[in-house]
Amino acid sequence: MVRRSGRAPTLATVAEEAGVSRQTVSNALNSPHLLRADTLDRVLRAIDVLGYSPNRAARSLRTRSSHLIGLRVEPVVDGNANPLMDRFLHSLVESSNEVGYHVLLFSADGASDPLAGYDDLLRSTAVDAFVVTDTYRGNPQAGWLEARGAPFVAFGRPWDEPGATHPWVDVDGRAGVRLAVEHLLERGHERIAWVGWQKGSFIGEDRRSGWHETMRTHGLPTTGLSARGEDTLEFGRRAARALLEAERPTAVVCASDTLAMGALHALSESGLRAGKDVAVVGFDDSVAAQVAPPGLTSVRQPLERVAVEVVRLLGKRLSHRPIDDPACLLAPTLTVRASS
Amino acid sequence: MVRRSGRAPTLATVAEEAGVSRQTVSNALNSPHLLRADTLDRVLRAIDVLGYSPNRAARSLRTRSSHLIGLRVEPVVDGNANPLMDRFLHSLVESSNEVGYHVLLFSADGASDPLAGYDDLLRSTAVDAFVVTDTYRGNPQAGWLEARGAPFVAFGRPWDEPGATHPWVDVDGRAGVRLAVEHLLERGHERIAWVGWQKGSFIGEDRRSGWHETMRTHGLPTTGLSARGEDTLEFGRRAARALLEAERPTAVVCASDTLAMGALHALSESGLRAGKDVAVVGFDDSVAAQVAPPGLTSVRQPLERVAVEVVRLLGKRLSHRPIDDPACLLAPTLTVRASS
DNA sequence: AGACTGGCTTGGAACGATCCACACGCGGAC
DNA sequence: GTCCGCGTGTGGATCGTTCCAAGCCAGTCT
Repeated sequence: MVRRSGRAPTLATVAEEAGVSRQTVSNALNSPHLLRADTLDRVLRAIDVLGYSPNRAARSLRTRSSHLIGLRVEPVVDGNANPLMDRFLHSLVESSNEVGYHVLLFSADGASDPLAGYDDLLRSTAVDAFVVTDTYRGNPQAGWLEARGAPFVAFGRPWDEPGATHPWVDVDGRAGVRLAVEHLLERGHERIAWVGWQKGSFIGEDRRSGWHETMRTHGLPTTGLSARGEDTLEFGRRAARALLEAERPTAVVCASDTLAMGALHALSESGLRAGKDVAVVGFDDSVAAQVAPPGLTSVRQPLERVAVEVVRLLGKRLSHRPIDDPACLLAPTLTVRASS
Repeated sequence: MVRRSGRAPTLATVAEEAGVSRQTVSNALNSPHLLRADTLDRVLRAIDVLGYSPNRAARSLRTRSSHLIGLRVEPVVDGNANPLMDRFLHSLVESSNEVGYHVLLFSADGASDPLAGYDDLLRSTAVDAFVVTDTYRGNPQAGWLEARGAPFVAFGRPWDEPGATHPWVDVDGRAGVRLAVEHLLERGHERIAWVGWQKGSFIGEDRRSGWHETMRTHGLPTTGLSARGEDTLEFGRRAARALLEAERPTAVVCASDTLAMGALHALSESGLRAGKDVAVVGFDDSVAAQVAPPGLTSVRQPLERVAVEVVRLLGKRLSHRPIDDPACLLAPTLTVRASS
């Protein structure tokens, strides 16, 4: 691989080097089966000698496709990273690279407008498709993109729009909590409490239903054993303490690791040992769950698989292949640690 | 803003709508000062009416610049996210969007080759510049890119190549630890131990020197008070326990939050209360530091500012403006919590 | 032998923007 | 009245790729 002149080699350079026409070189790259073996070989060698790579802008311009997938990163909330999104993003980048796509990140610069960025990238044909990640808070992205005919796949169910027909991938939170509750049942727990989020959060209600249903299926009580509030350490602590004093549960299942960490605080304040006196299970398998003493059992979302499925659906959508089942619900797993 | 036909409007469409030539429209966008006020106004109105955005591929092709910044995401280690990188990435996306750039992510698909991806994106003129984030492990990216004349800015010092002249931004780990130690000194601690990484890690030695220097400056002992090992919870726990038994330090400063969490484990196993009996300080201000009981004091890297500086340097580099000082070392802050 | 087929290759046009050189109109100076 | 200069606006060429229609050649069938 050697560079000749100051300027990067083009199709024409390669064609000259190989003694063929430009189109032949193009075919060697895009439809190699059209070439005779020896010609193909000669062209590939020339490509290698010159160190040629097709110019993406030119290709984009002609084919009207950038091989770029747009993903909007949401504003950081109070200085904290979103480790979930990070795991997802990594896997998304890898999966899409494998099929020849790259991920383009953009931000909601304009602040107020929830469509900020999408429109511009779409009109300037900068990306071929989007991955939409925040479908739950009543965001109009999905509907807007769909109306506009823009290809996209959502990570997250269209909770408030049951009529939506776009492809999506999501994690079955209910199944995850069921897993957690069944794990506790196996360990002999019967008084299992729930600490979750306020009503109105679709995801929160979904997770809670996993607890509620499983308890009822096993004929166990739920009344008085449920607390709801905001997703903070402090609420988790207060809720867990109140539950412990009033209802004496032997286990607490939480809608998030944050709440679960709060519950751990509450336990240690009451002189109770997590995992020995009272079991605690969280949700998301965050780093905190791994390193906080004594180690928090937690529901782990299969974000790597989510990304793979997202890319699979995107591929189908972009190649206009039929999408057999646009909905894909993945089951989480349970990572058991000392807290249960 | 209305769309007319099935196809997206082009410069020519806008020109026709406004009754001017294509170049005039182009000037309206790129050099508005060349137009008479009324003409400019007419063109802008036509742009708005048609909902026109310049085609990025065409612009890219002509100007030989994509307005894209490449960033390679490193493989995920044992299923964990890298929250630091996530914070940095968010801020990088925002900062670069503000100056009209987008971030393109790619992965090291080929695995072994440390230059995988860089070369391809560069040759295909897919990105204008790179942000390199892993300069410490003796990675050849920086040198290779520099030799190749490719614009890039590094997040991280060229530790092992003092002769490097490329622009970089980094966080002053030593100053961060100094901050931590001085904070402990103020609280009256004198026997302050260090739990860090093995020799050979530049970053590790840098952070450690912050402890060592500050202790010596204040005439305090360091012998026997330093432990080194791998960056795991378990090592942190073992090291802290050994130190506590042998040397009775009243405070422990750690090279990472992971180690610090291990130290917290060790304390609770020995029946000691973090922050009351023994103070613990971590590094990185991870989510774990915030939520783990009782709350871990930690050194916080100013990743948001790092990103801003990276973009600033990139901007200079790409506009061929002189870079007055290619090196930028930022000071961390200390987030104080109950563990100290 | 001539027509026809199929595999491979060819030059020209197109994608949509920017760069370049020139044309135009207008006012002021000689 | 002519010429120049300045501020604006114009058509044509260009970036590097892919699409298109047609060309070429060898081999086969009639």
